[in-house]
Amino acid sequence: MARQSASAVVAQLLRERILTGAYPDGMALRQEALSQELGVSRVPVREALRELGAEGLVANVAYKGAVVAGVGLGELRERVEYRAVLETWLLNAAIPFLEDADLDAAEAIIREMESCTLEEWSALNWRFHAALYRRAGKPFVLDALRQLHERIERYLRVHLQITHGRPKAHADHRQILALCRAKDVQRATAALNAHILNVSDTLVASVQAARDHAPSLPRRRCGASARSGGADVPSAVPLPENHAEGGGAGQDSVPGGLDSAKQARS
Amino acid sequence: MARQSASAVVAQLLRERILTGAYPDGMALRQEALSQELGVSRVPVREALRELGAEGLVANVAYKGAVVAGVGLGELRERVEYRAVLETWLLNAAIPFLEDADLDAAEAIIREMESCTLEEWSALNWRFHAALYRRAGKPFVLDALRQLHERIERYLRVHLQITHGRPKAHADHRQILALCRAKDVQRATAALNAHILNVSDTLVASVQAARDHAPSLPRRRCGASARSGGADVPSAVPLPENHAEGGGAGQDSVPGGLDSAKQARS
DNA sequence: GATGCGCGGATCGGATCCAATTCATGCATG
DNA sequence: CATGCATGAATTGGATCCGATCCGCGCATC
Repeated sequence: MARQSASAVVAQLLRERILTGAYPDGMALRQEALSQELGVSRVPVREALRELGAEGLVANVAYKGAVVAGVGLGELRERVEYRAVLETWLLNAAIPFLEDADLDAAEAIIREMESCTLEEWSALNWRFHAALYRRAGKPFVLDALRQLHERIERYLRVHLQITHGRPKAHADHRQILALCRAKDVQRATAALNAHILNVSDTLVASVQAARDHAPSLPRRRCGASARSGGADVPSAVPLPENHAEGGGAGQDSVPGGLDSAKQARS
Repeated sequence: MARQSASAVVAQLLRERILTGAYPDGMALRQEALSQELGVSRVPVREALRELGAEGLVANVAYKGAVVAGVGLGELRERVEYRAVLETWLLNAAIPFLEDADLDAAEAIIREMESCTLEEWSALNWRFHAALYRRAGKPFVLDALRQLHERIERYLRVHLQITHGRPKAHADHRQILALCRAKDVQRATAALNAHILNVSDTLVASVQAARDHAPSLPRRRCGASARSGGADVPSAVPLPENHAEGGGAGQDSVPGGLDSAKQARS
């Protein structure tokens, strides 16, 4: 191993930090600080930031820097609906091919989820869902779905923490699994759809509440200078302001969405 | 303007060249040649390649370089089905909100498509479809769909050229538009679904035929060696082969799919 | 006292230079 | 004659240096 380039390592590290929420929305990612922390030059850091920019995880602005791209409320809702559409489709396609082994594996995952940390829960949640869809034979779509899951995950985490929604989710999972065992495509997809959309409503509500409670993002000032104590999550500097709250419906957290993908077609 | 970095310019240029098919699947993108041709150093080229790698357009391999990522037959089929699912969903959501102005605009686009080049046709085709979905109020999904369109486009182009499928497509479009005018959600989505999947079958078949006809990919490499005359699409030279044809069903053109997005989760 | 301007630190983007890796060719050897 | 290994060119990846841009601060001016 260790065959991969430094850019890839940096990109993976930053990706994890963003997806786990260690780097909150809107946080500025300074090249210098990161390169210093990770012991590499700024070049691989820059490449990593560009990569993450293409993935939509950060917003790059020329000569200003990169900030962790947040997801607006409307977009969050949209993503959850998107998730519901994809998952019901995949489940519908997969059920006929589901074998006992697959279902048993899924059940094992459910049992694991009974007692685990919140971080583990997220990963297991994805594994459970993916286990049900793998037989659909659509790896490309499955990968797109995985990415979608990842992007929603961090918001879902805070939501679960607040609402203690895990028991409900577990019950849903068991029900869905049972309907899959019964090969009841109609009811299974309906239950799945309800499961996802149900989360959606409460999720959007709790995220909204959280943002209302602290409308001014707690941008932290950097200070990579402070060397006291072991800095676990080091380089992170708040960034120059930017509350260009584009009025209108739904409040977006960060201006940048996916910018690099935006191109004008003649 | 001109406020964007050189990396962004290079990325956009390469993107267009790949999506239009100027750079065929499997072509090696050499940093040195590109930087020389575009008059920049290798650094912004590298960043652009990494960006495109994150988008899945090229496959980056450490210390080996980047090649234009092809789409395997199975994956192509999958993408078209994916497209059908997204488009029917969006149309379904949009129809209630479609106003006469939207429908008239769509009809104008159809008329434009009657007589235009193949390049223009692709762009107009997207604009027509997008016009029908915009009212769904799902910009994020619409953007994802646009990307999906772009990736299929180049294969569709050759397909249309071979099969002369444009008249059929036009008829489909007119029918779909009429059903939208009638607010007949059921029939409209059904017609749309058939329209897309119908293309799918013949598309996959023709791509397969094309690949069977020339199984050994004419790998070319980019580069601007020939200085005579205005070289619009830089010269092309063969490249190290690599036909690690993983047996199994469906032949993949290029090993790399979207690699940078692949990460092992503990 | 408010406003416009210029300067300087901080940060980013790009170019050049150097190290690391891969592949191919050719030679030695069994 | 086939096979394994060394050596070299070609190419990529990373580090350092330099110019460009942005932002905040202070000062002059009205």
